[in-house]
Amino acid sequence: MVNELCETTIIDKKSVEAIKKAMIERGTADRLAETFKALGDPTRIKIIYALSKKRLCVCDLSATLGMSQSAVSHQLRILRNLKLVKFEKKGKSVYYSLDDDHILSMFEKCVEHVNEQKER
Amino acid sequence: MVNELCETTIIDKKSVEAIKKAMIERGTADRLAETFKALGDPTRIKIIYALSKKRLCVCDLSATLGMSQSAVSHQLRILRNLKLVKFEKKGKSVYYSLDDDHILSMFEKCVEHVNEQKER
DNA sequence: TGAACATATGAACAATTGTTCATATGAGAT
DNA sequence: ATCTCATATGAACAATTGTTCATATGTTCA
Repeated sequence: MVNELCETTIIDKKSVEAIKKAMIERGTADRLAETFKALGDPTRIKIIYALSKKRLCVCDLSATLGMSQSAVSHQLRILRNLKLVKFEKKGKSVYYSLDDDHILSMFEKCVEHVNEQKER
Repeated sequence: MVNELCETTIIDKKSVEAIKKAMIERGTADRLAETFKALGDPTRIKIIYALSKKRLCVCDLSATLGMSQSAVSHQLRILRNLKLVKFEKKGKSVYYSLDDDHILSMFEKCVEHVNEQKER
């Protein structure tokens, strides 16, 4: 075994073993982390918010956020790669929208959490 | 006005203006992003997952994840700062648990999203 | 009081990130 | 074809990140 750490004491060995056994796999953890990370930037949060209101092309999204087309396009790629947004080509334009309902749910849960923190 | 970008064409001016007006504030976007970012790391994902199973002290969490106490403690601070986890001192130990139900909801929605992507 | 233990934290480092600038691609219009 | 427009992408850079190592804090027990 490689992962044996002798460093720390274990207080509740039973629980540790049980949770260790049930632990999510490396790949799953990575994928979840990547997905959250993709939402972990103010620019991309604004993009998600804007797209939750309406399907938008890149140039209108740039105008909405007051950011360069390049910056927005780079960020869209990240969201695209993690399937957080989907897109449709229409002539010269490319229209983006949220990929599925989970995205908006996560967004809303996060808003609730943040608002609840404020109230305390 | 400072934020005038002349660079891009606007296709749907009405929508752009409407969404611009309804856009979330800078502070809110930052806070949301920070919260998502805090979840955007495999180590912290595993911590959240472990704590969703059971309240755990730092040393048991270290053992569960097979990581150093220091590394876990640093990550816990990030989760603590964003109120994603709460803690309780008990003798020499400090027990951590998820702060509220939104955290687990977000986690679960993300799992659903990731699983749905796999199926496609 | 002092020793042992659980946790937190500061400094340091490589690795990753978000933006800008310049340029490429690819579609529609002339 | 050529020109223009909408979008994508590569390179470069400062800024931020996660871990390790060393050390500090604070609690319990003798």
